Formats: sequence, C-alpha cells, structure tokens
Amino acid sequence: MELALSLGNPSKLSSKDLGFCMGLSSSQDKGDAVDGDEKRVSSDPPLHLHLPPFSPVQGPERRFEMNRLAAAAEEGAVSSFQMAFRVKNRSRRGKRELELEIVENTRGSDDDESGSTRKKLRLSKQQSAFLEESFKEHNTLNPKQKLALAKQLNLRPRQIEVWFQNRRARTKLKQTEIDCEYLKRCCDTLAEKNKRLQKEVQELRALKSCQPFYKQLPATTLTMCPSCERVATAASGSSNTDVKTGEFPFFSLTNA
DNA sequence: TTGTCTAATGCGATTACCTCA
DNA sequence: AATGAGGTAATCGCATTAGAC
Repeated sequence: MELALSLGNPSKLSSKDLGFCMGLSSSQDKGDAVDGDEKRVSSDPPLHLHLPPFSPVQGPERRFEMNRLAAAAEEGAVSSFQMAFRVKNRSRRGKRELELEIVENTRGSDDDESGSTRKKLRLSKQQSAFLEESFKEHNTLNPKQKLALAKQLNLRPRQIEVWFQNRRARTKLKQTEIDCEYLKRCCDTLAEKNKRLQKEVQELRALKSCQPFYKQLPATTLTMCPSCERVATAASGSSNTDVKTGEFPFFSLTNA
C-alpha cells in the first residue's frame, strides 16, 4: 500500500488555501496474499483525496473522517477500491457532513454513471447461501472470520459486517412474529376458557336459585369441580356437599 | 404505481485498550 | 508501581433510508 500526504499544492500554497490532500493506492490486488510485500501489483490509478480548507467538518469530526479513511485504506488489503470524498447536504438531520464513498473496482462499469446516488449491491445466490451457512454456525463474527469471509466472497469486510447485522435483525423480527403469534393463540385460548367458565358460573347460579331440585340430585352426579375438573370421591360416603348449605366445598357460589 | 425485501447508513451505547497526570 | 480519568476504536443494536425487483 502506498500512501502519500501533502499539505496542499506547495507551488500555490498560501496562508489562505492551506488544504489537505492525500494519495493512496493499494499494492495488493484481490487474491494476493497479505504478506506485506511492497511490490505494486495493482494497475488501479492511485486515489487522491482533498480536504479543502473550507471544509465544514472541523475538529473531532474531521479527525473522525480521517479515521474512517484510514480504516477504509486498511480494508484495501482485502479488496481493491476507489473512494470519493465529498460534502453533501443531508436533509434528515439537517447536518452537512462529509461523505466517504468506497466503490469496488471490480463492481462493473455501471458504477461509473452512478453520480451521487447510492448504488445498491445485490448479493449473488452463492454469496447469500454461503453467508447463511456461516450464520448458522455463528451469528456473530470475530474480525478474523469477517476478513476470511470477505476474502472468500470478494466483498468488503464492512459488507460482511452489515449482512450479519441485518441478518440478526431479521432473525429477531421473525422470532418476535412467532412470539406474537403464540401469545395471540394463548390469549384466544384463555378467552375461550374464560367464556366457558362464565357460562358455567351462570348455570350454577341458576342451579342454586332452584335449590329444591338441586338437592334432589344424587351427590355422585355433582362431585366434579367445573373449573379444575377434579373428581371427588363422593361415592365413598363422605359427600362433597356441605350438609347445611348444600354447596360444594370446591367453590362458593356466593363468591363466584 | 405500490409493496416487499434487504443492503446500506447514522447514531447512541458499550467495551477494551491506551495514554497521561 | 498503582490508579483513575479521558480519549479512541471497534462492535453492536436499532431505526431508518433507499435501491432493486
């Protein structure tokens, strides 16, 4: 990897237009081993970046952008790329920000006409399948795994990272949907049961109101608790009905 | 034209590591 | 040498955007 730094154009340098420009080119084309060999293999033109002195991004933000640049440059060890740096008005947060674009060299000629719009990559079926398999093994990645996958699939590590993040989000969403469905079923079942129990309570209340008929019934026919469906051993002689009130000991009709 | 899928972006929170007083 | 504070980078989840189909 070659890196050249200069503070503006010395020939035109003045106190007013002191800017920053950087030239960068990857010495490792795709498929080359990352062995620290300094020989220049890539035929890609070197990259030039300019941070003009009037850049709205200053201080920590500017430093942050430079860190992003460095990180992007590091990624170049895995995948060759071109970068474009520009100031863009962002409407969503009303903030003017520097935007760094990294475009794969091998992405095809259709990237050329992209202009300012973001091009969206569709992963191939093979790539997706491979990532799915990896996700089954481990749904998070360590840096080594990320780099290995990136190299294997000819993608940038950041793309691998994003894919895993989105995949985790999809898994979570799906699980939430399953949970919702389950809870809904539980709710329906409980509502149904509640309805049934209410009906039973009404029937028992009606039964209580016409006690003479109720008392005539043999105890053995009424020894099942309607709510817990427990059968009492009334046939053994000890009746489950209260002798004085004629009520079941399982529950109180007056409290129901 | 509209809806869905999903790659990509932005941001805040967390954590680990480093430097320095 | 030990320690706490502050800075930085990496990573994550989450919300959102936007391109492709």
